[in-house]
Amino acid sequence: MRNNVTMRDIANKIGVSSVTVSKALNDKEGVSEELRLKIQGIASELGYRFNSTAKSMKEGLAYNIGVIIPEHFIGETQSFYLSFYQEITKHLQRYNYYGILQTLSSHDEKNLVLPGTYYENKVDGFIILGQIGNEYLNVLKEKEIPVICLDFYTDQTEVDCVITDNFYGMYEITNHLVKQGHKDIAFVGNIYFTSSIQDRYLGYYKSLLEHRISLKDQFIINDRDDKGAFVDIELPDTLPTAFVCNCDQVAYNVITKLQSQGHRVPEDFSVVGFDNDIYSRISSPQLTTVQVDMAEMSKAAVKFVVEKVKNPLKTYGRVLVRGNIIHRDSVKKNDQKQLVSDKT
Amino acid sequence: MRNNVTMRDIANKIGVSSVTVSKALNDKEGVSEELRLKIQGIASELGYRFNSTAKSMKEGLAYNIGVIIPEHFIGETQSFYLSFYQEITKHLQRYNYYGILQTLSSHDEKNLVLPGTYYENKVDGFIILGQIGNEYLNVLKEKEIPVICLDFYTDQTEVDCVITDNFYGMYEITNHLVKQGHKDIAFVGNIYFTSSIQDRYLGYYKSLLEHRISLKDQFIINDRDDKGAFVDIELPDTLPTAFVCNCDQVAYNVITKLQSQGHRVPEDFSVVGFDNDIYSRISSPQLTTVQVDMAEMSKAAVKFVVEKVKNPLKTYGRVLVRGNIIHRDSVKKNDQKQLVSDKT
DNA sequence: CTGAAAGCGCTTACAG
DNA sequence: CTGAAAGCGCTTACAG
Repeated sequence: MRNNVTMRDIANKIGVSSVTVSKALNDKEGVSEELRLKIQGIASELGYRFNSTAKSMKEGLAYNIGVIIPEHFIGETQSFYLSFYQEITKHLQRYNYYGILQTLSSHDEKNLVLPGTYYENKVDGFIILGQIGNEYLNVLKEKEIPVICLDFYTDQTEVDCVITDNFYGMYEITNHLVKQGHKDIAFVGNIYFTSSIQDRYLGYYKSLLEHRISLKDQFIINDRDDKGAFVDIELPDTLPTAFVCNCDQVAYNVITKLQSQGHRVPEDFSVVGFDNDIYSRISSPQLTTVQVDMAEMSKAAVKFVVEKVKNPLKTYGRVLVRGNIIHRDSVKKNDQKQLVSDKT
Repeated sequence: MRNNVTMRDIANKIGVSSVTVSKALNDKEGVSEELRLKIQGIASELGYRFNSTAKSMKEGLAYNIGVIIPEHFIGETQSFYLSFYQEITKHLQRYNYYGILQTLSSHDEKNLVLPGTYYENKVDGFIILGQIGNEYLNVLKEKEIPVICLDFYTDQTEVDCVITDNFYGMYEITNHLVKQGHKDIAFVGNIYFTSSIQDRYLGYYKSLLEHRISLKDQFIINDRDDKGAFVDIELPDTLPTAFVCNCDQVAYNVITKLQSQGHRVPEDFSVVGFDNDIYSRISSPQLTTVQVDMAEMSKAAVKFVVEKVKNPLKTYGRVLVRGNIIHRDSVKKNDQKQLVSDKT
């Protein structure tokens, strides 16, 4: 990085001051058009590269945002979060920012060890991808560094977050199932594990309520222990006709389980997921699911952190972004008759 | 970031110079032990955070490494590269470096547009994850910024790279198949697509040669077109008894294909993969495959870039890291007799 | 339109 | 052991 061409070099070469070069190169006013062009010409001729560190130094801004993924989310849904990170980077660039991805180890999370980037002033703010403990969040909040939670929220602390509309998405896809004539619909997921799963569950429940279908205990099927490790799915004695799964991977597992017992999907059972991740595509049949709108969510999260860097007092609260249902092959198409009877 | 506690603040508070504070906080000599402790005490009391930007400015080093993933590798093997990135970050930290992940769009790759981090001096070097065009590599080389290629190499330009020992890994796993009594062994992969695939193919071939098994044209089965898009796998008229696939995803596809035709794996056919990625686990049966040693590879790549930052003249050439065979359920265990006859 | 001065927060090299 | 001076490469605010 050293022994590079600097603004001063350009200035010396044509006998102007570095202030003028700075103005010319940053397209600021205060330089004649002629001189600006000349300076820009010399710059590219000399292979000048801007020193963002100097700018950072002057402005007291790192122009980096830390993107933090808690370790325990990594195994599960890697590709999901990498896609998110990519979208984030894309939007960050529009603000002349870069992303520094860090995984937060369970150890550091538990011991409330903040990311190194914080202690070194390497970043101006954080986007946190995947639920972390409230205590950790609170420590971060005390530091008064801008933080946006992406894809999760928590009620126990006041943070700005951008989340997918889990409730509404699950409500809609459950409605879809009802429209196809299903009345015995199970929910698969540990409804205590994350607030996302909980909200999805509630969306499912709302759909049942609206259609006067009673909620049955045995139709709430657990998928993982309290640490998030998947457990073998225990199907109830009397089977439902449809499974609403809290995520695609679980839907995939459910389908595998059903098929291993000789059942067919979607002929015998309809199964839907959530996330539209790789499991929705490797599943056979491919899953009808809810697609999280990563692009929109990332765009919002980036906008919010960057705004908060400029104005730390700004708050956004809980921002919901709607997903879309992706129709594939894991739901049996109903016949006309059922549709009609359902509509009455 | 501004209105932070600085070294000068600490210095003023106890009436010493900021030089002394700098020495104390960096554990450099030239401060009495007593004063050092006092300074460190005040620092933590005041919540001092080091300003890495100032250090960067002074030293002319960004303390960031750009990690570049070409866009066209993203879809295929996201999680594979995210895991790599994580390992890289881990090792980077030991050198007090951070990683800035960037995906290189096909457009930018084609038009030889270097990453923004380069033009802004945001990084001291690059690790490139996944094969990119030689032309692009050459442009980067001209800039004399340290570059390490990870997980791929090219013969057409002189670059330092850390790659898995594709040749040896495939050689070993093919040997394993031969030991299980297989003689008709097919290779599945486009042997012109990447040098990795080519090397894996050659390892397979070497094993055949060593065992005096002749290479048959119809046993080299294509899996993707020249742009990398998977094509439907055409099984040969006379089937082999084992398939050596260039990667797990393709092995997964091969198994699916065989099963759809009523064949059983491993009873009727043995199938092996390479990479030990998610496909090796979602496959049923799970795959016997070669595990890339990401940790070792990342460690080496990081060490090399950082060394090159210090000494740009250093070169490493092509560094091979050996993988390990992971034994799972996609290969039929041979009976004792075959083993014995094979050993003679 | 152009530029001299000051400063961002640290570190290095040197003097005491 | 301690510190004054200079400088990293820019930008801002101000003077001309």
